[in-house]
Formats: sequence, C-alpha cells, structure tokens
Amino acid sequence: MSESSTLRPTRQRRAITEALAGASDFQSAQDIHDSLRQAGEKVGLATVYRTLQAMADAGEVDVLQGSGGESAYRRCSTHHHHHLVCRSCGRTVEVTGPAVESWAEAVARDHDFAEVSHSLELFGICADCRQQ
Amino acid sequence: MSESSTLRPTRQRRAITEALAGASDFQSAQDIHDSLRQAGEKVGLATVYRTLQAMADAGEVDVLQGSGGESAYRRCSTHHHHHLVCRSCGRTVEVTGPAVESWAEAVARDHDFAEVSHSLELFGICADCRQQ
DNA sequence: CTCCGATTGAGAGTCAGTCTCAATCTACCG
DNA sequence: CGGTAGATTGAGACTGACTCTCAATCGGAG
Ligand SMILES: [Zn+2]
Ligand SMILES: [Zn+2]
Ligand SMILES: [Zn+2]
Ligand SMILES: [Zn+2]
Repeated sequence: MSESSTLRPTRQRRAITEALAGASDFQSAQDIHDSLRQAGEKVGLATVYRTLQAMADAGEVDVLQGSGGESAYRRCSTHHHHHLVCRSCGRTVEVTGPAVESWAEAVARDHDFAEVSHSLELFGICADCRQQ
Repeated sequence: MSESSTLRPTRQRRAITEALAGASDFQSAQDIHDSLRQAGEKVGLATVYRTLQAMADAGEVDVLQGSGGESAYRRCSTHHHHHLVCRSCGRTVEVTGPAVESWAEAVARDHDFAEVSHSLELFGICADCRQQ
C-alpha cells in the first residue's frame, strides 16, 4: 500500500544481506561495514546504516539495543520471539515465552493501555564461556 | 562495606535527587539539567550525567534505554520490577511478573547459561492519551 | 582553622548515527 | 537499443548524547 513497491536489489543490498546471513550472532552496523570491506565489497557506511534500518523496519532483521546506545542486527526467524545472549561471546539463542506474551497482555489490560508492545532480552554467560 | 565511604551529599547531588523525587516518569539527563536550571539551581551537565550514572550503579534509580540511544532515569522502588510506559505521554507504571521471572530462569537453565539477567519493558498508549 | 582528597564544570573530544546532494544505477518505455 | 524518471549511493559535514580533562572549589575529619 505504501512502501514495498520500491526496493531495488542492488549490489550493496545483496552484499549486506549476505553478510547478515553468514553470521549467527548480533553485529553492529560498523561490524558489518568492516567485514564487507574485508571481503572486498566497497559499501558506504551510510548505505549500511540505511539498509539495516530498512530491513529492521521491514521486520527482516531483529535489532538489539546495546547498553552503549549502539544497535546490533541479526537475521532472525520471522515469528515473534526473544533472545538469550551470552554477555561474553555474543552467542545468541532464539527463545519464545507464551507465558510472557499472555502476561504482557494481561498487564496491559489491567492498566488500560492499548497497542502494547514489549522488549525482552535475556543476558547470561554460556556454558562454553564459563569453562575457561 | 567497600565504597559507600566516599559519597558526599553536595548541593548538586541533593538538587538532582530532589528533581528525581519530584517527577514520577522517566526523564533524560538533559531534562533534569533543564529543570534544575529552571529552578535556579546551577549544576553542570557533566555533573548531572555523573550523578545519574552513579545512582544507577547504586541501584537507586532505574534506567530506560530510549530508542534514540538516550537514557532516561526514574526514582523507583528497590525491589525487582519492570515498567509499562505510555508511548505518548510517558506515564509509567511499575509492574511485576512472577511468571516472567520463573520463565527466564527456566530458559536459562535449559540452555545452560549462568548469571542470567533480563531487560523487559512494556510500551503502549494509556487510557487518557487514547481519548483525545 | 587546616589540609587533602572528593567534587565540580567549562569546554574539548568521542562516537554512533543521520543528512546533504551531486554522481550513478535501474527499471522500464518507445 | 538509446532515453529518462526515479531510486540509490557515498564522501563528508553535521548532530546529539555522552565522556574526558584539569584547574578551581568544596567539605569534613582532625
Ligand atoms: Zn559465550
Ligand atoms: Zn514477546
Ligand atoms: Zn499517555
Ligand atoms: Zn524481571
């Protein structure tokens, strides 16, 4: 109805999509820009930011708000889910919580809030990182 | 037991604490700096940032990571809880979710992650904002 | 009152991310 | 095919939030 009409598959966009597909953990825009550089693909930083933002808006990637105000992106499955991230190595696991979803709705109803969304992430240390 | 020894209750710190106590919703460092200015209290911006950060570390205030990378602070009750925030007016309600807490622990256990913490916030439109 | 480390603040610096706009690319058309 | 409108790109300027630096000041233990 409004946007999908215009989305050209350019070399840059393809490169970014590929870089995203090749990593399983969250990466910042700068990380992606660097790895593209490393791979020989010349893509402007602004383009990386723009593309990532667009993909996030389109729901093609998930965004993780880093504590330092920087965002990290990750190619994720399309259904609603959350993440369990290792604070040490960044390893990420997708998790779902039906109980959480219904709790959120109940809380919203109780307080008479509408159009409720939520952000939820779990952080810890994975088994591998723990043992040395 | 270890550090608390050095925390002088200066005019600036008192002013910031008071400003925080006077507001019930999340406020950015800049917001607080402005309101202090308005109130005639001259406090440097750097001091506001430093103090807020310290209070957050000490668990005296909760921090809400704004989507734009800015942090907002709020004087909160000390026990573990989450927030339901109005996207329109900022009205904030503290909420607790026993179900969520136990779900988080279970998920962590299932994936063998340790020292798990979580961030969870709910956003919506409050009743007042909805009706005009 | 004295002294010393804690605190402050003006201003420079950092850094992620955004904007500007001319050059470039693409899809589509005749 | 060449032509064209509109999408896309990228170098570099810019923004805005936040941190650092360091000399001047403060506060309270003795
Ligand atoms: Zn790990
Ligand atoms: Zn959810
Ligand atoms: Zn509201
Ligand atoms: Zn919780």
